[in-house]
Amino acid sequence: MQKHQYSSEKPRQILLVDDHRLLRAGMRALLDDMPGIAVVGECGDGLEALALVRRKRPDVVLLDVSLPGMNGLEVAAHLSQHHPDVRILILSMHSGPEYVARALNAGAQGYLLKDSAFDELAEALHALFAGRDYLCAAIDGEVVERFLSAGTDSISAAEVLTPRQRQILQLIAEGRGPREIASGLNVSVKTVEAHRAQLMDRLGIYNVPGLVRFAIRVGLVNPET
Amino acid sequence: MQKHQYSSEKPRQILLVDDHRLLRAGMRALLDDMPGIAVVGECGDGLEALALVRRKRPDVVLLDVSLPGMNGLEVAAHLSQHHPDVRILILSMHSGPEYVARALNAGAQGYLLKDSAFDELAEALHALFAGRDYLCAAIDGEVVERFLSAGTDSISAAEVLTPRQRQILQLIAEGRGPREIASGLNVSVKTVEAHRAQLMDRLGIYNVPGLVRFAIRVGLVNPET
DNA sequence: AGGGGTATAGGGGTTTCCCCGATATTCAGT
DNA sequence: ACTGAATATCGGGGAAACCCCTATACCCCT
Repeated sequence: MQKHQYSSEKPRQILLVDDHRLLRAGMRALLDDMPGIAVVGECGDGLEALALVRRKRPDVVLLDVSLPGMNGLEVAAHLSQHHPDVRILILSMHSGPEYVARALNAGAQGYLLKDSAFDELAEALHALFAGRDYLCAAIDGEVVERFLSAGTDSISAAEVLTPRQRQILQLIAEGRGPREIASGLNVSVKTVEAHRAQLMDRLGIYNVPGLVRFAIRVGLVNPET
Repeated sequence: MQKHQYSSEKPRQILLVDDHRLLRAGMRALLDDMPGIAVVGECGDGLEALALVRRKRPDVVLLDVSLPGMNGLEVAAHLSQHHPDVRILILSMHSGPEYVARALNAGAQGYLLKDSAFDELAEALHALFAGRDYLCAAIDGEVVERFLSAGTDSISAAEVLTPRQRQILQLIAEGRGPREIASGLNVSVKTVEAHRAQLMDRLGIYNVPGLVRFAIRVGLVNPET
């Protein structure tokens, strides 16, 4: 079944992170057909992604941007800080330079559009394996450079919140209850409540529906889900 | 390479429509591994999809909702009018009943979430081949029914709710607590809670943040307030 | 060394959530 | 006119969430 003609090197390990199972299945099918590559895990949310990276130590994480719980950019930031050896290939629908700049700023080494051709996926992966960076061909690197040098990473209005607070806010707005959030983050319910209270103070919003509306305004969550 | 053990019947023809090349490539890889199925074409926009249907006469069109130019629902409506023999399987990220109802109303025979398991894809396709309809398991058919039987073509759904329920929903989404709502309407807190529970059943949404997101989707409240 | 910001957590009282059942009204169908 | 479904109104009760307080540990910064 497997081609794998020149099997001397051990396969590169890939972790697949995307919140759509069917898309993961599709990507997995594609990657399984590429020699020298092994998908060592997959998951659909950011927290699990971090746990899987710790366990599996993949060479490359193929990371979607929009994820429940903890978005892809936050995952990237965390990984690039705590697992600098793991290389990150962002998979996104957005070609806007501000998105790309934010991803690179968060520590990604590659940026690929979901509308990319299949060959670009292979190209991107091999670039990352070889230690090079990769930008999707459809993206203008110079424009991105300007965004990066302009220190434009602060696009979101939710910058007033700490990463933890933003994460809690996102989970609340997604409809997760304190119990679920606490167990997902391995902290006590009380801690979750404390974070909620603190971010409420930050925002001056003192009810849950208001938090949800705010999260939608700043793009932390998407009402269409 | 191909399995295709019992090759008596000619393979079912599938047309793939999605605006993301990589996703198409992935789906193609998945479908190519299923016996008795042949992908006879793919494209990334609605107009080309119509042209391809005319040329290839597929059995089933696997149709993403968000497409450039002409969205998936418009494509579905056109196909079901001009090519009623071609069956339509919608592939969507949205699980909200109002989305499902709109898709079915546009003439789709199947509705699948991008977060569905791989097995559901096979199940859905075979259902359509056999002339049956298919709804993703994660979707509550009864709730969708209510949306369908209500004046469905009116985009601003929420018509499924009684005026009272709509009023309560709006107040909740504005951040008013049950007590405030009750006193404002001169009813007991228990009544307000009952209304909330009833409208939750209607919508198939069982948490407050989800209600808020729904209210925003249908324009009942405005996130910018 | 101290101070501010952050993340963690418990105590305890209030409120909401969400299950159960109950009653009255209205409106449609036979 | 009667039946039945849908709607609107309430209550009990327990689990959960909310929201006030305090408290620790850590890190960064001056």
